[in-house]
Amino acid sequence: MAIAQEISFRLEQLILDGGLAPEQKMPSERQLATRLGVSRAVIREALHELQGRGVIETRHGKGSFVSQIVSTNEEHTDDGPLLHMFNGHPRTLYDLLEVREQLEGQAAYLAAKRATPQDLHRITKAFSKLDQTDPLTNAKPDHNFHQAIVEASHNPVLVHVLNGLKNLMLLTVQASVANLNPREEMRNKITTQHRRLYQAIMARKPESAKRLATAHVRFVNESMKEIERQGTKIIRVSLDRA
Amino acid sequence: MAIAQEISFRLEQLILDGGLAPEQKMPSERQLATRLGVSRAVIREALHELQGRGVIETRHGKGSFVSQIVSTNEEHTDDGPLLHMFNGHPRTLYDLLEVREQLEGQAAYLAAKRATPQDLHRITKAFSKLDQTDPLTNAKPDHNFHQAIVEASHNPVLVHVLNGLKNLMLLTVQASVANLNPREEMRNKITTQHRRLYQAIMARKPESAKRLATAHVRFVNESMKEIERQGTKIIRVSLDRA
DNA sequence: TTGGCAAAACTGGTCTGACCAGTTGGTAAT
DNA sequence: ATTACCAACTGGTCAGACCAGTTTTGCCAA
Repeated sequence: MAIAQEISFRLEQLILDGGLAPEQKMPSERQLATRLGVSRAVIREALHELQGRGVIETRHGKGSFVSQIVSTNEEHTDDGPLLHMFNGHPRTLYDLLEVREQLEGQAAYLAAKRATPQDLHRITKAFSKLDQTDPLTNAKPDHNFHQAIVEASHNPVLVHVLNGLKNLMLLTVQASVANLNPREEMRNKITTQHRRLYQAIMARKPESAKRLATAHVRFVNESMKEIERQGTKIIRVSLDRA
Repeated sequence: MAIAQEISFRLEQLILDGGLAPEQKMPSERQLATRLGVSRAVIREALHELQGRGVIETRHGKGSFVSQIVSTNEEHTDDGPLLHMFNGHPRTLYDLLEVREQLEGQAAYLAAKRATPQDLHRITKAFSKLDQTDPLTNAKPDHNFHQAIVEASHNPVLVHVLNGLKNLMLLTVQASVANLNPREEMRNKITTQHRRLYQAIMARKPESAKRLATAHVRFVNESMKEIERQGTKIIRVSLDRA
């Protein structure tokens, strides 16, 4: 294959895998040419391909920048109608948990298979912070742990989908943490599930990871239902994000 | 604006306006450079942009050719980042199929469990139209069938997620139809899979439906990979929504 | 010391002309 | 007629120069 094309793919992969964040400046053409050991012309051709694909934007005198649109961009705070549904429609919570069961299983599977050392490090970091915070008010660590796994799946579609559900996810995670964590036996089970999932991914056991992740979400799902059946009112969490 | 970009747009416009037909050979780089009064380097950069957009393909020693399937582009019903990624990045197709495997399995499971008589009627209608059209050019019936099942799941989150991926889905369905349908044995297998899935849902067998739907998507996935491995070029589909 | 301005040192954009590497077709030798 | 080869296409890569915006640097003046 032509060098320019190879380079364009390598660079795009880098960007998609998070090596380069959106709006971040790319190395200059001359630097890339030197580092990759090719002429500047080839670099320019590769960059034009990326430009054609909408991956980067180039500005005269300034440099090339990763397009805002591409990849795991933050500000997609648009879950649209779904956020509304959640309030007053507890079933949405179970609907989401059903979907999460599938997606997180797949994410864990792929993460165990494809995670880079950096990914594993991020996951470890997120895992270590799981129990160091007041569980009642803060669902972020929990969510971060799951998010780290998703990103390690290296499946942009999966990342995109779950990112689109981010706010809704935060709510359900918050809901589950708020309802489940105060019950010691529940909390212990969940901690164990997290640990096992973590170990499975570190040990690179895709099937185990998938099974554990799926089981974990299902456990949360059924626990919530169980609590609700017992008449205990589900603690409602609403959108108060900072 | 940079000359290379201008030229790339002018050439694309030419192609879209019918000035150059698909599979037609474009003038050589040196000719273009002379005629347009610019250096060959600029022409090459412009051509690489078109390559990035999937408008042309370039073959060493032969020339550049207008891609088989070029869009008489309508508007961009933009799904944001992902659509862009697809062009020129076959991996996205497999990424999406991985996700679909999970989601459609779940959708089928829930559909078999929860579908109302009206749902079943809609599914039946969509199913009956599966083979009544030219499969090479129209992927809509296929997509409609899957969509009907998803809607019958009565899980708003699931519907929402898959709806967000609608355009991207259409592309992959189109890609799979275009690549797999011409092969008779493939077409038969897929028809059989569709029929069994349909029957499982009608018979209200959730587990079977899930298994069949998952297997179906996985089959498509692996078939595409197999075709690609054999060196047959995957037919690239770009956005040509009616 | 501080402001402001100009030059230097970046960035990408274009040009030139050379040479390498596949492809094709015609021609000369068999 | 067939085969082998070579010349003339095609795109792919390279080197170095210069132009055109942008940012940094640093000096000089207030």
